[in-house]
Amino acid sequence: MPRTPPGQTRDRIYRFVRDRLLGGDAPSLREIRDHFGFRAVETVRAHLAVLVAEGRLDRQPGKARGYRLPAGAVPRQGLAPIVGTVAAGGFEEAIGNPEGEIPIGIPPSRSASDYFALRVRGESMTGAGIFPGDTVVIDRRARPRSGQIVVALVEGEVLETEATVKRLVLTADAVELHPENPAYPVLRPAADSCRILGPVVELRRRFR
Amino acid sequence: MPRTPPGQTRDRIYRFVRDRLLGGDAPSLREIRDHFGFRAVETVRAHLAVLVAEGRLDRQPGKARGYRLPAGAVPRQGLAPIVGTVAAGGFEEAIGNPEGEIPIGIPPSRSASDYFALRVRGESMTGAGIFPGDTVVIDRRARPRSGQIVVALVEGEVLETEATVKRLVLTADAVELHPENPAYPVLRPAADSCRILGPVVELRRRFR
DNA sequence: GACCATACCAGACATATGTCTGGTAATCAA
DNA sequence: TTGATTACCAGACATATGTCTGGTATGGTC
Repeated sequence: MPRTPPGQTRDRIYRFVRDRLLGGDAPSLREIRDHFGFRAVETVRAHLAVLVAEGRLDRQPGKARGYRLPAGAVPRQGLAPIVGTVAAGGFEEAIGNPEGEIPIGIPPSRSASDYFALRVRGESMTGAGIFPGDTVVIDRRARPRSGQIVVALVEGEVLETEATVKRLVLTADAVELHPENPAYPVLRPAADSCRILGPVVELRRRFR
Repeated sequence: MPRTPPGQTRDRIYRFVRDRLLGGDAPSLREIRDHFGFRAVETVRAHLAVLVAEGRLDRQPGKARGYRLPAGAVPRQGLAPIVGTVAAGGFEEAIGNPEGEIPIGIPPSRSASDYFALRVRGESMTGAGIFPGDTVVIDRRARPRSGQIVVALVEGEVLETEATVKRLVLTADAVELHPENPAYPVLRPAADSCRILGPVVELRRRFR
């Protein structure tokens, strides 16, 4: 390879690597070498080392195909399972047999499996702008706090335990689930008949 | 590892691999083995071989970290630009200088560039459950129809042309933009001072 | 029981891939 | 000129990683 002006080849290498990574296919050093017609792997490695030093790439030393785009360079995406009806006790099974999946953005340090989605039934939260047919995204790992809108499993008279969306209110000695619609009652479930699945972090509504 | 029912472990492996691939980080066989507590790499390889045979994964033989999601196996994802304030006539510039990006699902035969997102200002659509701070996703290529919620650019008294969300009503000889809040007036813009950017296809609301 | 399929294990092996050491040549500044 | 910096080369080396051969155990079917 003839010598090129400083930085020029490196920019081309960066774009090549970035495009491969965006396509979900990390290149090896030798693949990059071949693409640019270099004869030495070390040439590539030197360029990549500069890109890492500049903060344009991240590297996982020793790992095969270990170069990555730095966190924050591009929003991370993932798929969250859409849970349908939740039968008694079968929340984990419901997660395992999703009705579908919706794409979500994933914060750094979190994983796609931290989240699931639920289709809203009933009109108990219309006051908060949450309508039947909407989809809510729940963070399973976040601790639900008083005042937040949460998804909870409450044992009712029926055997079916249905997941519901309500506003959580924690008092000194009890858990309350407040609807946002005067036509619905506040739920005050016993501690052992109620399980908070997590706070709602996002609402989605599709228009046809 | 104790023996598990047929297919169950394999499904878990599939989801693990898929989530890693969606995160742009292909796992090695040994990473999968360690994650599930297996003691033999071959256990993983056998499961992956079945997944490939079922068409749930693709494989590039011999390549390190060579397992991939088959094209079309997963809903296509993309990033839509979030448009901030739209100054007069500057819609295309606003698209070019987005405030951020949000992940969206892309139907087959469509492209990510067909969509953009807009942050909602004002309370004119609270009756439809659309509040200030919400984000709406707009399909630029779809023809807006009467009755749909759309985003429109309307020239007002101010020089700033602001994009607004309204319900579109097409009468025999005029365009009307209806708010969904009695406190706001119906807009009847002249044809040349109004531009419909497209119908709202999705609503997003984030909870902190 | 004989047979088959499935889940899992053990360890050797080959190769894909990152790492390192040392070298040549061009360019630029002091 | 000298020295520093940069682009690139050559090849050995270590390790990360896929591949293979063979084995154990469980559950089902004929």
